[in-house]
Amino acid sequence: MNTAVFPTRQPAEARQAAMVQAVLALAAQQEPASITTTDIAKAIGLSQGAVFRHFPNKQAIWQSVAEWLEATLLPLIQTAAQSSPDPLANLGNIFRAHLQFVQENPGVPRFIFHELQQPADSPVKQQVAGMLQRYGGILIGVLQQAKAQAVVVPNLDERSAATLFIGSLQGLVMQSMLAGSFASIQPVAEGVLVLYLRSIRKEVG
Amino acid sequence: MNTAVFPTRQPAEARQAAMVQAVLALAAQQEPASITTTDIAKAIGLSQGAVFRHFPNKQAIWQSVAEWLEATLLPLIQTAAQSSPDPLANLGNIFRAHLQFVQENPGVPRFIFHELQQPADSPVKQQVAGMLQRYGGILIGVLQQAKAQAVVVPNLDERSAATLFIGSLQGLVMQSMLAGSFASIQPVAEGVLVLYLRSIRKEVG
DNA sequence: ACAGTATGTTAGTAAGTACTCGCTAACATA
DNA sequence: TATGTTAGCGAGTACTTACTAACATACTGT
Repeated sequence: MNTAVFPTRQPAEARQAAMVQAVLALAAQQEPASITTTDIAKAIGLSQGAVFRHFPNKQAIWQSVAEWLEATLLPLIQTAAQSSPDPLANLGNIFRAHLQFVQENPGVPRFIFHELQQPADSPVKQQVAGMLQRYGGILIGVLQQAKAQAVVVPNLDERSAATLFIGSLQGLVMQSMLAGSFASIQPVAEGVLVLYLRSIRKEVG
Repeated sequence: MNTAVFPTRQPAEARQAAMVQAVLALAAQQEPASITTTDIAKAIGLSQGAVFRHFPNKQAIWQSVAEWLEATLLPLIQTAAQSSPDPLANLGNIFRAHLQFVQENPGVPRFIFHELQQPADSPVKQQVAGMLQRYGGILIGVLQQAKAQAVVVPNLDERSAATLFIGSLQGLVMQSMLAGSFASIQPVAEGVLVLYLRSIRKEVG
C-alpha cells in the first residue's frame, strides 16, 4: 500500500486518496469497525498524528470512502445499465460488473454493511443509503424498460425484483466470505444469474 | 432485559442465558463489534466484574450466542423443511419461518455477519460457518426432493438455487436495515418469494 | 534570500477496553 | 452451628483508542 519508497512529502489530496484506498484494503482483511487511525497511518507509511493533518477526524475518512464508493460504483452500474438495447442483457451486465467490482475491491461489501448497521443516521450512513437507493432506482428503470418491451412477466413487481437482484449478489458475497475467497464462486455466480433472469423473464413461445 | 426487579442472586446458568439474550438485544441496536462487557453487565443489571464470574472471557460469551443460534434456528428450519409433502411449499415455509425468526431477533443477522467478517478462523466463526453449511444442506435436500418429484426444472443447479434462496433473505434484511424497521417489507417479502419459486419451478401446462 | 505555509514527527491527553483482585454476603449441607 | 461454595461488588490493572500540541523541515512566491 506504500505509494513511495522514500517518505517524501506529498500534497494533501494524494494522501487523502491513499488513505481511502488504504481503508478499503484494510477492510478486505479485517472488520471495518476495528480499523484504527494507527492502522491507516502504517498502511500509507506515515505517523499516526499525520493522519489528522489531512482529515479533521476519523469520521471524515469514512465519509471520503463513501464518496469514493458512490463516485466509482454508480457510473459503472449506470454504464452497464445502458450497454445494450436489450434490458435483460443489461441486467446481466450490471450483475457481472458488480461482481467484478466487488472482486477487485473486497473491502467494499464489508464497508457498506458496516455503515448500514449503524443505528444513528450519521452522514456516512445517509450517503451509503442514498447510493443504494440510487442503485435500486437504476435497476427499477431497467426492469420497467423490460416490462415495456414485454420481455418480462406483465405483472412484475419491480421493487421485489430489484430486492432479489441485490440479494442474489449479497448471497454470493456471503458465500465467498464463507469460502474465504472470491475465486471459487464464479460458476455459482453464473448459475444464480440464470435463475434470477428466469424468475422475471416471460416464457418464450 | 432485566430479568428481575430486585437484583437477586441467580444461578450461573440463568445469568449466562440472560447475557446471551442481552447480546442479541444489544446487537439489534448497535454494531456487535462495539458491544462491551460493560454494556452487557448494564443490560442484565450486574456489575462489569460479575460478568467474568459466568464466562471466562468475552469470546466465550460470543461462543454461547453462536451455540444458542444454531440450537434455535436449525430446528426451526428443519421443521419447516418437512412440514408438508410438497417441497416447493416447504421452501416457502422455510422462507417465512426464517423471516419471522429474524423479525423477532433483529440482532441475529448482524451477529452472523459480524462473525463472518472475521478473517481468522476463530471457534466462533467456525461455529457460525458450520451452521450456515448445515442450513444450505437442508435447502439442497429439499431442492433435490423437488427435482425427484419433477416440480422444478430438471437441470436445476441446487447449489446456485440454495445461494439465491439465502441471498433473497439477505436482500430483505438489507432492505429493512435501510428502512430502519422490518415492518414495511412484508409485501416485498411475499413478492420476492414468488419470484424465487418462479426461478426454479417447472412451468405447468 | 527568505518569510510563510503545508506537511511531517514525537510525545502527550482523556476516555475507554477486557480482565483481575480482595472482600462480602447468601446459600447449602454436615 | 460450623464450614465450604457460589455470586456479587468496587476498585484496580495494563493497554488501546481518537485526537492534540509543540516543534521541525521541506516547498513556494515574492
